[in-house]
Amino acid sequence: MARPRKFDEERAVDAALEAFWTAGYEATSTQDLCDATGLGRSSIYNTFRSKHDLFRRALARYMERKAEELAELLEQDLPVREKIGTLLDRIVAEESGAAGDGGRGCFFVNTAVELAARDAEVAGALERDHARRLDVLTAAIEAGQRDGDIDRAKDARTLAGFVIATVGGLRVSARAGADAAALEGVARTALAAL
Amino acid sequence: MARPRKFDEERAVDAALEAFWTAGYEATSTQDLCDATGLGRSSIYNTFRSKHDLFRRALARYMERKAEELAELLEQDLPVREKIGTLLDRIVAEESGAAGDGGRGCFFVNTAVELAARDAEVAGALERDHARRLDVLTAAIEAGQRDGDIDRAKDARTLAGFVIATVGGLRVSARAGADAAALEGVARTALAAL
DNA sequence: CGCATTTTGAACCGATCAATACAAAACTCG
DNA sequence: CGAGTTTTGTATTGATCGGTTCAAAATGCG
Repeated sequence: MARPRKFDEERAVDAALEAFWTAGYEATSTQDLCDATGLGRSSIYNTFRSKHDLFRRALARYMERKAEELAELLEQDLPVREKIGTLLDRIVAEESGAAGDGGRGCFFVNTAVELAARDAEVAGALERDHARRLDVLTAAIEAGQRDGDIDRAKDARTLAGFVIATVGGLRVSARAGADAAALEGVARTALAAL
Repeated sequence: MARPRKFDEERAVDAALEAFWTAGYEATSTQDLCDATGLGRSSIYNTFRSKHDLFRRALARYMERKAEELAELLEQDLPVREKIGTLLDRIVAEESGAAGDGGRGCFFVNTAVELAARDAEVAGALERDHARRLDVLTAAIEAGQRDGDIDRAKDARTLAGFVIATVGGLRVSARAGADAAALEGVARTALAAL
């Protein structure tokens, strides 16, 4: 029929995600995307209609990845309190060390701050993902309440929202210059509040 | 001697702050700055050396303003717990209503996320301001401990860091799509943790 | 092989970016 | 009033922005 494509679309999205994650949406030029993906301009615009569409694909991919991570963590057979503890600890480690994703922060948070106010579509995607995470965490906390692991008098959904906010707070504090010890203190205090 | 300046430098900085706050650093063009301040290009570049320098001035002004606000709140003769409660409530109101600064979020958070990773100077300024806020809040919490308003077994500095992180968490959650009730729940949960 | 179809690379589009050049305008002081 | 100094408006700089055009290259199918 025709000439076959020489690259893997998923790999290209991953590479674009890296670029957007590192520099943000505005600061990532189409040339940067070419460099990051190793593709030519034509290939990118032929496959993904625009920079904006490619960004949405990258965001969706990140959400998918993170949702999987969270589900994996929560389905372990441990007290909920411990699961949430490791969730927070991971973020502290991620955010305080220069290793790994260090310095780039969280792609959700970055996107929410940069784009949510002026891009309704992105805002919608973030909102849906936020709602989903809230649901998953609420269910986990309710299970913990049935096990007597968490105070039944407290509203599970409220606590779930608190956990999510704490995650965001950790990430912002890290960017604002809080050191590892301070972040750990935040995580411990939040955990005690459950 | 010479032709006098026709505009107020401080007013120009304020106007620039509004522009940067609304759209972010990258997305604010020099033309936007001209429109916002009502000044010509020459005046801007003559007074402030560059877009970047003007941004630093605007950031400094915002910090000054916010520090004043916090100091005013904390010097009231109230239980510390209440002071922090109104601090959090203000943010919930600010962030959930479309009124006032609604939609723009917090200029600190926006700047930290957009620029801290690639602008060492801005990162330094944010870090210094963060440290100052931490000091002020720590002092207030220590006073609350002396008054028996807050558990003396807890470390004041850790709690102060927790409060700051909660503020950041509220702002990020609001951007991610949390409604007013959810934000209020976060504030109440955090307050209970003190 | 050769036709149909798709991908690919490179040149190119107008628009806009931050920043500058320069001369006319405006003011103070003698 | 006029010399000296600064501000201001306008035009313009080269670079880069996101996106398009188009022909050459590359494949599958007959």
